[in-house]
Amino acid sequence: MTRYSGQTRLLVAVDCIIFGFDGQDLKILLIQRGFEPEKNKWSLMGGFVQPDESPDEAATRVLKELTGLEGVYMEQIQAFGHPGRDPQERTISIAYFALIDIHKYEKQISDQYHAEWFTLNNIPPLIFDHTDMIKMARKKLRYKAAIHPILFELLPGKFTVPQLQNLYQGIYDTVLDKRNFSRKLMSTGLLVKQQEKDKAGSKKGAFYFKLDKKQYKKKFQAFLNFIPNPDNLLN
Amino acid sequence: MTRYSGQTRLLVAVDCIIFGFDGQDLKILLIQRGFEPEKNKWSLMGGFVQPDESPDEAATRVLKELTGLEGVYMEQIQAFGHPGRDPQERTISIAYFALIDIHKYEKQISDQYHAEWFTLNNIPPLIFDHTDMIKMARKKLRYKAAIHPILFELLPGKFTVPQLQNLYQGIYDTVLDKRNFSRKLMSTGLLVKQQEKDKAGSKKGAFYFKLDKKQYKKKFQAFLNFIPNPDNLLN
DNA sequence: TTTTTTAGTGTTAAATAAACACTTATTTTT
DNA sequence: AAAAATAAGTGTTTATTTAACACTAAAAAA
Repeated sequence: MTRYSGQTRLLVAVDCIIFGFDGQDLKILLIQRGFEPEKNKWSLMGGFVQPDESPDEAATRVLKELTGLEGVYMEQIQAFGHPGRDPQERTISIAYFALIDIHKYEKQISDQYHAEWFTLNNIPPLIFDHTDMIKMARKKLRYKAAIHPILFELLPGKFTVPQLQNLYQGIYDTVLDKRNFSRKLMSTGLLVKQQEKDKAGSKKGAFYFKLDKKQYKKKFQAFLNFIPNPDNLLN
Repeated sequence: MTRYSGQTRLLVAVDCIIFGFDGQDLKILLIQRGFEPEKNKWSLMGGFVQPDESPDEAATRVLKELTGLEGVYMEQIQAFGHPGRDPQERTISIAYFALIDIHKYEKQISDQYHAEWFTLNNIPPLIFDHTDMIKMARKKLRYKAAIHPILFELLPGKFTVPQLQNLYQGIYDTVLDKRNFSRKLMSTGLLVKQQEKDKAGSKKGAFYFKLDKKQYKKKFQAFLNFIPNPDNLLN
């Protein structure tokens, strides 16, 4: 079969915005680029889409390369394709965000990528349009998390309500009333209270909860409205 | 400057899902493909991203080519990139949806593309993964329109409340209470009542309204909740 | 003039959201 | 051993929003 004639072929890459939450702050995993151009500058983890893989598969592969993790929640954000965004060669990059349990993150033995976590208000200057990508990722995350119970993907198997509240507060850069937050949360029926307490976070200790996986799957598409007046807070 | 070595370059295309509303039904503009492969089959309007243009620009260009329209509301949906989605040659396609005022649609003189409007439950078999693209476009449109006053982009300068209600009902495949709908709509402050009536749609005639452009810009980001219980209706 | 058709409008009840402060458990300090 | 410090946990009231509901008005057609 003949190919389309007279058309230019372009490099196609994926870049991953990897979010993690340490119980206190929302963070992004960045790497120090090991090759030219812009060697040693900070950037998102990325890679080129290979002939035999879809962009989704490329993003999954790239995430695994850096973190060792599989089966992670990922979502395509959008394609970034300004000519000149990569000065070396025209490249279309498809951005993805991933939500990982930061505790499961395995520092790859080789430490080949020199990766580090950065809190959102501490992002260093990045190569190309990666800063824009992060901005879009945050926007999309806010948008989605205001409506769907997506942020549980960032938490470990067991977590406390105050931790979860911290997470929401961090993402929306706001302060929530803990009584209303807790009530709304419990009313979703997504959480199962554990006997055990987390004693690290406070003197009194806070009860652990686990996600009810079944309910989670069932209610994932429901409009949950965790965030009061989201229109003030989005963007 | 050297190029990235050892990587495969791919074709990158854009495809446009062009929505229009005739006052009764939501429709999509499709073309009969004029070249191989799949010549004469129905498809979305698309084109390859050129070396000097961004995907957004390519989509804008492609839309203009087909409809003659500029300054149209467009939004990127996502990139589709399964290897094999185009059997002729590996192509990554970035899908966009556009909302146009169907009355402004100018049949291009050449009629080079053999375009036709199809109602959503009447879409013919399409080439490649274009059916999936339309599915995603509808999903994204439903999602966005449940929250933002985006559907005005589909309407002409003046329109009636019953027309608008038809539009919402069509998109969400549901029936709305006209008292509640009308009240909610008016409370947005987005509409300006005209003296004139549309006499075409009914015996009594319905008053025309126009969009208050200033308010529209201001409130575009607000969470409006036009649709009761959106969680039942999305997807 | 009667019938038909669709536009237009108000009220009430139920559900949800928002605002608000004290008690409890535990550790640390004195 | 008692007191102080810290963060967790919990209930009520009011305001706002949403949902359900049915009749009148205008114009054309019969």
